[in-house]
This record gives sequence, C-alpha cells and structure tokens, in this order.
Amino acid sequence: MSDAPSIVWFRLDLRLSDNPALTAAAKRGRALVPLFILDDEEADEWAIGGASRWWLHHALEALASGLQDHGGDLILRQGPAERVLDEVIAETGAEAVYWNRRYEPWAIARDGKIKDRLKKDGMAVESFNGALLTEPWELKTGQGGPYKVFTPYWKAVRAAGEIPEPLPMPDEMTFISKTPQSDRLMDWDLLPSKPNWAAAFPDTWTPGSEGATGRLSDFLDDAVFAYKDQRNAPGQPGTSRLSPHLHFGEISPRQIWHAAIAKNLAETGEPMSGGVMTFLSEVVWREFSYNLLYHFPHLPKDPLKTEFAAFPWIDDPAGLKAWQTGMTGYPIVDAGMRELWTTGWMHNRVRMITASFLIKDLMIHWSEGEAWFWDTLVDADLASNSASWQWVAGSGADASPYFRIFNPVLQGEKFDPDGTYVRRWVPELADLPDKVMHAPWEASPVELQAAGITLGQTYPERIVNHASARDRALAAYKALKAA
DNA sequence: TGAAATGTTGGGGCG
DNA sequence: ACGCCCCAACATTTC
Repeated sequence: MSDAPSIVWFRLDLRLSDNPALTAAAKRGRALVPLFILDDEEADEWAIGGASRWWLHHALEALASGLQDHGGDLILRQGPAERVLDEVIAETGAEAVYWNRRYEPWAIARDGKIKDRLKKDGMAVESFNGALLTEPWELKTGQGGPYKVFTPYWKAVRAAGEIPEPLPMPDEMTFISKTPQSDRLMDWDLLPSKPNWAAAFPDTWTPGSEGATGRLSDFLDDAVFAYKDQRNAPGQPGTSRLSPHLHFGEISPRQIWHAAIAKNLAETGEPMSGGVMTFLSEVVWREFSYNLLYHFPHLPKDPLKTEFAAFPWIDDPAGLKAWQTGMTGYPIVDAGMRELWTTGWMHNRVRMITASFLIKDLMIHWSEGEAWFWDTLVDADLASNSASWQWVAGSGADASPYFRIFNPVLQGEKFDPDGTYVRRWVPELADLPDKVMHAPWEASPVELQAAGITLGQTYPERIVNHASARDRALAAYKALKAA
C-alpha cells in the first residue's frame, strides 16, 4: 500500500463544498495536491476574456485562502494541461487525478485524451459532475434526441427525480507535506493595469465561495419572492447576481436548488412556487444552454438554423464601436453597455435589449456581440453566451422569432419607467424629465436646455432611426425566408 | 422573455 | 330621437 498522493485538478469548480472530485479524493485517504492550471491557450478562440481574468484572479486567491485554512497550498501552473499534469505527477509521485467535468467542446476533447493516457499509464483517474443539475446526456426527448425546446426540457428536469443533495466539505483533508513549486498569482497578470478598467469591479463583486453563499442567502432572504416581476427592472436589485459565481463554480447549482426549495418550503409550505420557481427556471436555462452546446458543438460559431448563414449582415465598424462604448443615442442601450463596461455585468433584461439592437437595428452579426460579451462579462460562459446570442438572433434552438424586434424606447418605458437605471449609467441625461428619458430627441429645446443637454455634443444623436431600422431588418428577414 | 398594423366595439359629440 | 362620425380602448393578426 503506497502513500502516493492524489491530485485534485480544480477548473470551473473553485470551491470546497459540494465538490465531488475533492470529496472523492479526500475519501481515498491519501495526501491531496490541489492544482489549478492556467490552460487557456488550449481553448480554441475561447481563451478566458479580460473581465473573467479579473474574476479568476480573485477567485483563485479566495480558493487558496480557503485551502490554507485547512493546511493546504494551492499549486498554480501554466501551460497545456496534459504536460503540466505529467510534470506534477512526476514531482509528487501522485497515482490519482480527480476533477469535475467541463462541457466546452475543446475541453471535452482534451480531457478525454488526458484521461485515456493517464489510465493507460496506470493512474487512477476519475471525473465527476460538479457543475450541473443534469448532465447533457441524461435527458432525452420521447424521440430519443436532445431537447431543443426549453419548456419540455424544464419539465423533464423536474420529472427526472430528486436533484442530489449537495455534499458537505470533506471533514478530513490531509495535504502533501512537501509542496511542489507554484507560480505566483501576480505573475499571471490576470488583473488589468494601464488602464485599470476594473477599478470599479470591487464595488459590485466579492469573488469566492464566501461571496457566493452570502449573495445567495441575501437573495433568498427577500428578493426571490418578488423575483417574478422585479427581475425585469434593471434599476432595482431584483436579480440574484450569482452568474459569475456559478460560472467559476464558487457555488453549485445543486446548492442553489436545495437552498431555494428549502426556503420556499419554509415560507409557503410548497417546495417550488412563485418567484422561487421562476428563479430556478433561470438556473435551468443555464443547463439548457449546456445541453445545446454539448449536442451542437458548433453553437458558438454557426447558426443552428442553417438558413441564417445567408443573412445579409452589415459590416459596420462605426456602429459596432458606438454600441460597445454606449454611444448609440438610445438611453437604455447605452446604459446597458456602460453598466457592462463599468461592472463586468449587465442586467438580463438589458442584455436582451442591447443584443436586439446590435442584431436587428444595426444588423451586425451576432458573433460580434458574442465576442464583446465574452471579453467584458465577468460571467462569460461559452454555453450561455452562445446559446443566448443565437436565441436573440432567431437562429438558435427555441429562439425568439426573427421578427420579434425590441423597441428600445418602449422597453425603456416599460422596465425603467422612472429612469433610475438610465440616470445611473448615463449621468449626462440625469436631469431630463421622466417622460422623455428614453427618447431625448423628443424633448423640447427648453427641456434639453434645462437638463444641460446638447444632442450631438453632450449626448449622441440616435445612430439609427428605430422605425426604419426595423423595416430594414424585416425586409432582410423576408428575403431570407423567400430564398 | 414584442411591436405595429389592423380589426372591433362602444361611448359621446353633434347635426 | 336618431344616425353618423370620431376615436379611445381593447382584441386579433401579422411581421
């Protein structure tokens, strides 16, 4: 009986509770080697984006400190995962490697190869589900194929039986005594400098599993019960803001599921209803996206509805720039894009509005939006991001029909009626009266002057007229359908 | 997890 | 008193 240690390869599961790989490794009873590999050059063109790198830095700090509390050192290494694993195995004499699964096509291919090779070498290798309520191959339609429509998928998740209870943190963890060499986190340059565009991120976020569980319990204490309505008001704190925590695995969907159900049961006597039901359905939208990405691995690149390959997208660098920088002249669009730039996150309702504007008003290819969100969101997630962009474009599974075009003025008036959200993110419009908040070009000269606004100078003129942009998009769609 | 156009209805002004 | 018209208000259809 050897005392060869076990490597726990942390990836998008940066937590100690409900971490099946960690629990299994701890149960094996040998010393643990906690390892994180910065492997993003293996990720095709989906190397971790800028805002996510900021998050990752702090998430790793938090994980390292959590491990430290139990006497463990997190080992940081950079490079192709297979090579790094070989090195760490050689240095430590490890005979087991455990990890929780990822579902990006590049990760599936790579991990499968690594698993086969290490097993051939006589290693004990096991992977686990730490990221999903239901893995993509578990649910099939009556026809035997993957789900392509959300509602039946959501029903199937609930009908599939109990979601497993989250695992507690292992109560016995012993770590390797002679810690292998580790990179220094600061040397990875994950944080921006010159300029530090993430300066305001800490006002909004506390990366790490403590921040995640704190956020969850705050949300469940109150906002979740009004979630059904409040979740659409971007000026109100009505959403959970758990997305980046979930992406990095600082909290698991199983933990969220069971905590939400327990709360609802205590509050209403029913396991799932009202706001909690709606909230959990949003968690399952994430699962649905993973299901789509797994079964349609080209999702990030190509339209699921193949006829969209012929759509007459417009190459418009100036329009794209105006959209990215929040200078379109449509207040709700600009507010969203500036919230994204300032905080690394955007309210869901406004994600739909800004995406509709890019795709339908500007007719710029959805992949431009996908790439921008990938780089600027702290919650950038390949499955959710690509599935959602295709959903808005109308080219995805269970997608919004192409002719469903958001009117940015009406959306603003409906979901930000008192202009709270616009005033927060577009301060140069703060003194406009509510009634023209979402359409400053309709303000009278007197109103504009009183608010200190000169359109075209202090705030841009509209870069397109929505009514004619809508007609143009519908004509393009019609032509596509006829072809 | 839309919006705009078109259709229908009913109340009120008015000759 | 009555019919006509206008037009909200709401419903339905279309994109």
